[in-house]
Amino acid sequence: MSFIMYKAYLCKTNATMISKTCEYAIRATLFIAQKSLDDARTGIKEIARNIDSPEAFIAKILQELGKAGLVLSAKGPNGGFYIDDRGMNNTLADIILAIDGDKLFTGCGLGLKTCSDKKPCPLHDEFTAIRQQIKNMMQGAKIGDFRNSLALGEKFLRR
Amino acid sequence: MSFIMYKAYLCKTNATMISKTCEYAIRATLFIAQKSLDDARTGIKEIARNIDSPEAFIAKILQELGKAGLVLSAKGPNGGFYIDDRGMNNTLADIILAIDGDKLFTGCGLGLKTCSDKKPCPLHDEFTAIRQQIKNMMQGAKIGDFRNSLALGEKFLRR
DNA sequence: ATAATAAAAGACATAATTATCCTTTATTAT
DNA sequence: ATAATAAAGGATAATTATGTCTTTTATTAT
Ligand code: SF4
Ligand code: SF4
Repeated sequence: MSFIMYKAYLCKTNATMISKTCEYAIRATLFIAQKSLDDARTGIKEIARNIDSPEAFIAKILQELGKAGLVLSAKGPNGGFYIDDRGMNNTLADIILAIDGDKLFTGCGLGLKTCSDKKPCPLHDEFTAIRQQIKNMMQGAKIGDFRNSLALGEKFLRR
Repeated sequence: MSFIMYKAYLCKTNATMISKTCEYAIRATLFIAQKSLDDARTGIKEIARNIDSPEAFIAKILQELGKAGLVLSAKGPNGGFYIDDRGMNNTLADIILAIDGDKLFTGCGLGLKTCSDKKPCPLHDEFTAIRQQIKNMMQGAKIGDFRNSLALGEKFLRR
């Protein structure tokens, strides 16, 4: 027997690769990028509405993305968030690093001892390869690459 | 610029693929498997000591693993946890499913809309492939496969 | 039968993540 | 200059995950 569908008892968590905060960050960044196509700025209210996130929470996250230089912002009337050409070259890896840190790229998924070439577990090589793939994928995914795809589908960024 | 090492502001979490609870579950299961080689049973104290986990917490987790049928247990003197031949064929995927549910295998890592063949994001195919690899890896990793490797390295299961 | 052992069970406590609110600062238009 | 706008910042609240404690139940040895 293998892979039978047990009920998940203890942990009701997301347990996915990135935190919820980081998911919001990615969705928000992609939305801002989309809006920035024609130099338009977008505000917290509009962002929150379009990516299905709590308004105050995404505001907080955007502060951090701003500090990390991943989004630009302007205060006052006609202000809002935007991304310039330089920012379009940032990648999903940059966002993930800024919000979640580097655990996804460097940590051991099983939580055993730190990766060791001397005493690897049976999964070590496979795991290392997968981590590298994830890293490559995220590093290769530029914000700008998403603009066109996103423009196609309405509400794409909503849950 | 890409993949510069920003400070992680918001999220200090593990942000790895599986929850800490699930990590403990895996480590405990592998330890029990190791001990079960010669029909020996092992108790909560011994397990906790060897996998570097809180005693009461791993006790709780082992209850769940027991309910899921992934470990066997016996009360009273000479009691403890053990895994029989049938259990040795269980996989890491089984443990992950029992503790974390199926999010790792089925959920979208980016938290955008549910995977759709009509409106996929630029990462969709790559992501799908990686998820499948992770699933295959975990489904292929039988508990029994770890026994020998573990027997080699002392304290392998400790952090 | 009784005492000792060890897991099962359930209630409880702490820490981390996620989410909200309110005040301040900067910018723009009038 | 003033009012309006919108992000920045800081404090706080709610929720979830992680961790602890105490009692109960089952088993074994005496
Ligand atoms: S040897 Fe296995 S468990 Fe240890 S760090 Fe590498 S992949 Fe993780
Ligand atoms: S299309 Fe992209 S974002 Fe949407 S579910 Fe698939 S991988 Fe995730």
